Amino acid sequence: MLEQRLFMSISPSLNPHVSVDCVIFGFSKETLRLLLIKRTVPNALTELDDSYYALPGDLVRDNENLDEAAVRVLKELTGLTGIFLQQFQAFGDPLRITKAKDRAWLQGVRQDPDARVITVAYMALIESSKVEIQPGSFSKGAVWLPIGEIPELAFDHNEISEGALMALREKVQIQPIAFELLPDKFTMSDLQTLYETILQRDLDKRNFRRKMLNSGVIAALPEKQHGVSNKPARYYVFNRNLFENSPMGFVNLKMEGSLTLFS
Amino acid sequence: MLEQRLFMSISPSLNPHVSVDCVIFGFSKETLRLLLIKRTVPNALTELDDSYYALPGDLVRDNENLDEAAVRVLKELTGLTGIFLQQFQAFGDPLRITKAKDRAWLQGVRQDPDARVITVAYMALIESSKVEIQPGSFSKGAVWLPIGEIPELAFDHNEISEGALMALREKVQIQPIAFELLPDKFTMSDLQTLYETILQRDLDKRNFRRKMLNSGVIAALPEKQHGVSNKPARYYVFNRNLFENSPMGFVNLKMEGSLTLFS
DNA sequence: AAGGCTTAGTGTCAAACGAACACTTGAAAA
DNA sequence: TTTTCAAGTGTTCGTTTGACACTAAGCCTT
Repeated sequence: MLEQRLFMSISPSLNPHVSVDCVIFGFSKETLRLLLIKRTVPNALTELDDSYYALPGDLVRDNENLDEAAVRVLKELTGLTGIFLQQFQAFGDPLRITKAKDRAWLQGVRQDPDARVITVAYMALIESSKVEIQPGSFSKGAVWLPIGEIPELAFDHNEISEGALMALREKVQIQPIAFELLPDKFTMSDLQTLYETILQRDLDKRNFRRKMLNSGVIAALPEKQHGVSNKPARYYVFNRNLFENSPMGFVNLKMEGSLTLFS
Repeated sequence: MLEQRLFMSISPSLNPHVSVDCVIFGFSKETLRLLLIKRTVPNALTELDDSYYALPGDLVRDNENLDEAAVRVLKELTGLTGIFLQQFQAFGDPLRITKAKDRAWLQGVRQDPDARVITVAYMALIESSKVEIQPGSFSKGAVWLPIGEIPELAFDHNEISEGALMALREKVQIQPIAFELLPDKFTMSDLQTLYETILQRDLDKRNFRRKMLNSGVIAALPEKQHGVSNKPARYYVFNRNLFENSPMGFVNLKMEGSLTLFS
């Protein structure tokens, strides 16, 4: 009963059974990266602290919907709002909490460490240079890790990250969202490298340029690179309004070798 | 405290905060239909009972994951297993419960009628003639309603149904799943009518046949229709194993006028 | 039995798209 | 001035798409 009251008074607005987790993608140094947070938990054996990584996430509050919870998590961590954020899957295996580390962490943080939590996973795309990690409970250590070098994460966060990456690979071929990962102006090569990184295959330069330009999703700027030791590349911008205000669809940007079953 | 114990003893295995709802599509008489269940609640004013429709769904139990919960709901209602069922979105608006009818119904059914429930929505595709509504709490009245004639449903079920329909329209163009709605053998016209119904646009007969046959997703049977008052149509079957065992992708079934941005 | 009715089934052509492919250009550095 | 490096540019060929109209097969009607 005491616990009950304590819980009520401390966090009257938390739904202890539903959380959101954000898989935050960034792109820098020609690599796709995930923004992960570091958790530190006491290790019963060694007396030292263990640390490991997890997706940023939080319980959903009673006065917010799922999207709002995800926006909040993202803002608390990165300080950013108005960025690309999309729900992609709910995860709810009853056996999510099996690792000792996870249990140790929950013990320190949750009222009911054994409660089963369903999590709704979101995918975020951000220009990583814009991120300034906010001070706060999240950010004891937030790092960008290349997707090829993700260690074992908390809970089922590896599975969630994998799912997000697959979802990203699919979406990037259907909607012009890759731009969210680049700075406002970028060169054609930047864009191609990004696509190649996400899709994990090489694309033909000439075909890629043609397709991008014909599609109308990008516009050329008069400006070019300066101070590079080779032919300076032209800058382009993403034609944002074209897509935000339309039911999408007057473009056709199939990538080489891609596979449309129907459509 | 008594309530707490009561709850524990009655339904120790229910997670009172997470449910699954199934949007079950069927296809008959050239119409896409949803399988909905009827709920009856007392009306405080009229002393008569009100009835209204809802998506079949249930709270998730502690010993099952989300998929299992959806499978269970489907089986309890239709008696069917092994059918196409796919999670498509989680819904979690805190204001889901606003209608008086919804509150009246919850009062009769839930321990904590005011609890906020997040629901994970699934889309099911079934051959509606296979369904035999199972007797049980669900099935006081289960009906197939044409998607064009869906009345106001419980909670946010209209929104969920809309979302499912949109998801279906997209998926049907990318994966060969429409077959799940047809009997094992079907004519080319059956298939085309199904696609036209789902996509809500006319397709060219010759182009449609060509595409389907070239794609390899269907195989012709030697058999033809009997007893029809016009030229009898050939029967086809869906080439199921081809897709269940492959990472999909050696087919190309773009529909006329369809819009691939990338890919 | 003949003709009518209804749906199944078939082929071609032009335009758009996809994939493969190699050399020239512009700037800085040596 | 030459070298180095990435940017930028067209063409060709095969495949796919989309538009389009008539014949075939079976039942029904008269």
